Amino acid sequence: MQNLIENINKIFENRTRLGIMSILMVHDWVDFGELKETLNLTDGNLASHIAALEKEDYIQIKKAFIGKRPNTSFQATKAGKQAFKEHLNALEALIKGM
Amino acid sequence: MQNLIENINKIFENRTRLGIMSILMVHDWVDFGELKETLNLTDGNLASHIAALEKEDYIQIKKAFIGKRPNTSFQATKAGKQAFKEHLNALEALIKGM
DNA sequence: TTATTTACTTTGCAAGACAAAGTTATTTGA
DNA sequence: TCAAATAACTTTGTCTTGCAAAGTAAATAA
Repeated sequence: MQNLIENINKIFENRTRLGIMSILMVHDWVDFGELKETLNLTDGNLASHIAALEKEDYIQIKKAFIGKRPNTSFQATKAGKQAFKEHLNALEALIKGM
Repeated sequence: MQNLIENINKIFENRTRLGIMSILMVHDWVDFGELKETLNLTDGNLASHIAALEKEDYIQIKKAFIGKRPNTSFQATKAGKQAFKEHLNALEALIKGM
């Protein structure tokens, strides 16, 4: 193996994205409003982090209506869960292994 | 308690600083060259991360000579170790608690 | 019909990350 | 003795991030 810090996934360095993924690891189809509240983010900020995670295919997006109101919700993809687990392993290896 | 992601220490979000601190948690007086090699960093990059950690009083710096060559080495301060532990706790709480 | 809600997008800026090159002060080697 | 190397930076420049605030759109509720 090479350098331990290089195993850390750059996209998960950011604490907001870390928070989003932590939630999506254990809950499916969490919606925009809930993430926003839980993580205490502005709309724009959340939207941009969501876009970054989707670009990597780490999350998938479902748009629907609840009653008559639009509702956007998110789920981690298989690849996202995998990448996140690997990130956590990399973190652990870094912390314990030096 | 408030928002779980706000307990994450911004200074430790960066993987290089995370790497530096991980090393300094378990080894005292690691020198510039060794950190640079281990983490595979350029001089300037390492210097700037070191400066950021020192500014927070998370590490302290010792300048000496080994033989006739100058040698700069680093140690985590008590405050640095404390802050790092709290960061790890915050990470754990985030990952397990959502 | 005006206000509200949801979920964005756009704008603009400040901060961060990093490589590469330059600097200083020694020191070792030819 | 003079050129090259070493250690540890600092400076410069650029590209990327992060984020708030404001603007937008489409629908509904008052």
